[in-house]
Amino acid sequence: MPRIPAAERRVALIEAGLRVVAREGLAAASTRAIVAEAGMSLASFHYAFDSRDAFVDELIAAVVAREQAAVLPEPEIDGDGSLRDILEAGLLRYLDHLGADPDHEQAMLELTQYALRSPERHPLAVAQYRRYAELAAHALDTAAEQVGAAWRVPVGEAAGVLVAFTDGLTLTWLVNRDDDAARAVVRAAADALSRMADTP
Amino acid sequence: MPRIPAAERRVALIEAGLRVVAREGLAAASTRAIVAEAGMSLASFHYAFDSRDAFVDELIAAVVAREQAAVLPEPEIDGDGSLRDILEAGLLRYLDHLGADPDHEQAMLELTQYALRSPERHPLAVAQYRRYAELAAHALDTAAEQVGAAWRVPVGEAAGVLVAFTDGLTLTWLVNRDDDAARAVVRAAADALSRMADTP
DNA sequence: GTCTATACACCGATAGAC
DNA sequence: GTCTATCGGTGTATAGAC
Repeated sequence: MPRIPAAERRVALIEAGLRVVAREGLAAASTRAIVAEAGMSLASFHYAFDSRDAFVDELIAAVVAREQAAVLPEPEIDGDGSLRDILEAGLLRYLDHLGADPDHEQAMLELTQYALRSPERHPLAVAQYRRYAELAAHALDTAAEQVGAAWRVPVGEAAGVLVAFTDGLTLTWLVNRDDDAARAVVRAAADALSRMADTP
Repeated sequence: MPRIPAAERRVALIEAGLRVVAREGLAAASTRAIVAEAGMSLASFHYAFDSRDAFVDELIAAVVAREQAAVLPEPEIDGDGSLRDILEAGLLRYLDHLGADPDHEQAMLELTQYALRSPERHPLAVAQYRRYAELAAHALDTAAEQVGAAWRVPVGEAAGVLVAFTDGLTLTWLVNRDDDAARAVVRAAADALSRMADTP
């Protein structure tokens, strides 16, 4: 194998790790499975990372940092609806995203629950959800701005509600794979969220 | 050790297993950890169950079968509010339950995600959520009956929304342990659900 | 039926040659 | 820096004495 800078190996391993977790679950993401996915030797893993635990910590940090909003409104397309319609369209976009790559969202949930299991890793889950809330708040601000509405509560509170609704939507869909039921959740969520703002 | 009927050993192991999963997570629920919790020898485990996988399957089936609704309205107490208030009170009761025994709900989530990970176990997760939906439907029926309201959509659809909202509420609270944020989710959820019924 | 002892696979981690 | 080979530990599962 050629000589690769440690930093490059680290990102390659992180990406391989995320693929393994998404495809087979965190429990199956052994160091051996990860290096096989990355096409490296086992020793390379421990050259790049102190331990598997440290690796998983960095994996979580990495996916949180790169997380992008899948519920962002699309200003040009949704420009003429009510706030409720914009929110519903955004949530339906998230549902499309979920259906297109369910393993990814399932991996995110597993990483969250892994972090929840030990006090020293709990902050990783908190950071993950803070990131979600930031993305949600931005989406809600954009949506309100589009229709000239104003959030009656701090946008952070509405963002927390949106994150919770999105989680519930995700879990329910992952279990039942029922698009109609998911759309009912989307409608109810958009309804509740739109009532947290004053529309002109 | 005295001679104990196999059926009794099985339930003792299931209960010990649930305690271990709740306390330390499914990943830490090894056969050795479970028999230690149950005060049995390792061989007893494999006398009572074919394999650890089969054991976990039965564990899931057992917890699903015994699951009780923690969001049921309390007719005598909530008898005089609006539908929205009754639903909110029910969700707040669930929030109390979650705060009193967060490990249990976390264990339920872990078992769900474990089942989601393999096609042959996926039906266990579906059964778990069908049970949740049954309990939710019953709660919604009771709540509507209390105020003479009628669900505008099939109650099963509203129940699915309630289950999704409850999941989102659970995850968010487990991560942030923020009662105020959770109550905001509860209010929004109660609001959305109540609008799915016609009130006289 | 119940136990102790053990087989065997896989895990994380490291030593040491190159 | 990168590899192969290996260590020590733990996991599931079973053999065989009682």
